Amino acid sequence: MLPTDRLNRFIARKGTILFREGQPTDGMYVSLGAEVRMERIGPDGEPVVIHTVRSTQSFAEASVFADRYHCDAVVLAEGDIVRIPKSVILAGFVDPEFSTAYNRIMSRQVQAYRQIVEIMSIRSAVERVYAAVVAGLLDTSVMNLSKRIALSHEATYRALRSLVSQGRLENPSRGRYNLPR
Amino acid sequence: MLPTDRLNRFIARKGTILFREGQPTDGMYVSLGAEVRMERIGPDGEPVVIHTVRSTQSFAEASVFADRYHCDAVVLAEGDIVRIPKSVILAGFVDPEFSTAYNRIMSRQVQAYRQIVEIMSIRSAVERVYAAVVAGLLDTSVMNLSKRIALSHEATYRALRSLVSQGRLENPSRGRYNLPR
DNA sequence: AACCTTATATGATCAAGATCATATGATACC
DNA sequence: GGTATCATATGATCTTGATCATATAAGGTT
Repeated sequence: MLPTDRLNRFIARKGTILFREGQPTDGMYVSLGAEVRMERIGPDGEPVVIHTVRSTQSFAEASVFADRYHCDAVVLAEGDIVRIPKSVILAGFVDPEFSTAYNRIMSRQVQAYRQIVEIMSIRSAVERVYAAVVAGLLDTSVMNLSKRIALSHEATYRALRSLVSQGRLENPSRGRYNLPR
Repeated sequence: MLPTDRLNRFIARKGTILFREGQPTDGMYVSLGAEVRMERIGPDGEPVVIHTVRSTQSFAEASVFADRYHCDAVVLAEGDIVRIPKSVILAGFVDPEFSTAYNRIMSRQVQAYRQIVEIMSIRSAVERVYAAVVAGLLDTSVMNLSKRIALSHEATYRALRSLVSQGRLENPSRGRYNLPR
């Protein structure tokens, strides 16, 4: 659907700076394994983290509509990255099929973020973890889940244990948790 | 850009159910003043809040690509609501201009959510509130801000006070806070 | 003007989660 | 097979923010 010859795939080494704040935008990115942190320098001079990209995820989508990047992007962990020039995306919108597909992805992202925000708003650790498991966020490790819902991993383990003893979750094997039945 | 005659604007009364889980999707919505809660029935039978819509905001965008709604939408506070049939959105994608504009909105939303998630991940109340103010989230009331960043309003007020005494924020008048200079 | 409601603001208490610590199972690597 | 590393797991302590309480200011209603 997109002209693959215009996509730029490369291995991003740790420490690489993909783009800097104020720099003219060249496009958006998709991380295939790399971990990337996007940050901005706060008014006090200390860095403010905007977003941390893990696994297979796109980022800097808004750059397609902006003249300049509004933050820095630094590679934290090595991995593949694909850069998609903004002209490619913009040109893609003449194709209704591309527009639909691209919008489907964005819609799902918005939906997912709303759910995460709502889950993160739950005060109780037990209820937060339960909501997260119900939402299917425990897809990799407990460590990973705890980061995503902004709980210490200790509190997360304890909440899981509590949910198991309440009978609301099952713990078939070490590190695995699922809904009963 | 969109055929306005096919849009459905109405006043949503409190308690109205816009759609229910499992019901075939008819389209997405834009709230103009109404407050709408989207929730799903959890495995224990208690409702799980997916998202709460306030002010001028769109919701159920993903329904455009889904056969059935995956949650209920209940009106909490009266206000205007516009329903946009999915066929209108889908048809809109043949127009590159509409596709571009619509995706720009979605990109910004994703960007905004990522920042909120990152802010909500900050443990310290003082640093969380500071990051939120820097991000411009204190646009209406402190009460509102506290809800958005999942802090009790008391903790939010105290954090603001602390930031003022640290000289990191200014408090020109009751309820107003801004960065120095 | 009197009344109601909501936002701002701050104090006191307490519980919940962060932090520190330790142990073990699992996996990768040499 | 031995060692290092990381995830899982749980205990102990302590800090922080939630909760309860109260007061004032502001805006809206009758």
